[in-house]
Amino acid sequence: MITQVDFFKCLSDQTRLNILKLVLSKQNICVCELTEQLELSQPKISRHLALLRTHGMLLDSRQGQWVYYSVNPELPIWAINILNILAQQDDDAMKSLSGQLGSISTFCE
Amino acid sequence: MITQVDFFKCLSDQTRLNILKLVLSKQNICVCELTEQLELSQPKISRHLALLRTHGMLLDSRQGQWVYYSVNPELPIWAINILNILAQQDDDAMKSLSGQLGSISTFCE
DNA sequence: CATTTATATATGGATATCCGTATATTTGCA
DNA sequence: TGCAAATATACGGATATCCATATATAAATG
Repeated sequence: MITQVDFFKCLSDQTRLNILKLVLSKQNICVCELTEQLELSQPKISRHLALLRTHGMLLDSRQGQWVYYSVNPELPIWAINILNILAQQDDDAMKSLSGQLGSISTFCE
Repeated sequence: MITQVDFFKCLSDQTRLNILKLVLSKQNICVCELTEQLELSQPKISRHLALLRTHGMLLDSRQGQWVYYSVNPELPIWAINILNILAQQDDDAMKSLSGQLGSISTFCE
């Protein structure tokens, strides 16, 4: 069982936070898609994925040449709840952004 | 406004996590009480308090010789929500512990 | 003003974290 | 088998973090 301190250490790096948010939004995502979306080097992504995996945050499953990552559903409830807040927060940011763009385009008509 | 990464960095140290939980449970608490409860050196507590203060996590207010700390109510909602999960989680742990002790003492009668 | 109590900060060293680069491993396929 | 694509790991250096100790500051009090 991951400790709270280790859990927060996993979240306290921008790359890992971005990885987690992408995994949360896509449920299941392969390494190559993460490197593309985040525009980071493959070793950098892999190194952070390894850390998240060894701490029990993510599960990996190989399918042919690809390795897919997903959130470990056996994380403690408080951890799942915190991850959900992050996912939700990101959703809200998206909506707020598209809302702004919408009002701008309305304004320009 | 604190970034998510900086917020999680604040939480990713056992001493700061313990400080935050005490502040959450007592609403308002002075430095000397923190050093007593956590049994840590005064400079160590002060250093971590300074970090939490400069990141906007805690507010301080001096009353005579004492300085009291409290959670900054202007933290973003996602941050407040996460802190509440931590406070709640700690409450649950307390209840669960006293529950166990209760059953043990019943068993011993 | 001198002293005591509460709190904050500075300094230097030990350890941890992060990164780029190079290399290893695994799979699919000719 | 040999090669290419996807992924993982090893290595060395730069930077960040944490701590103990010493010292500074602020308020209360005699």
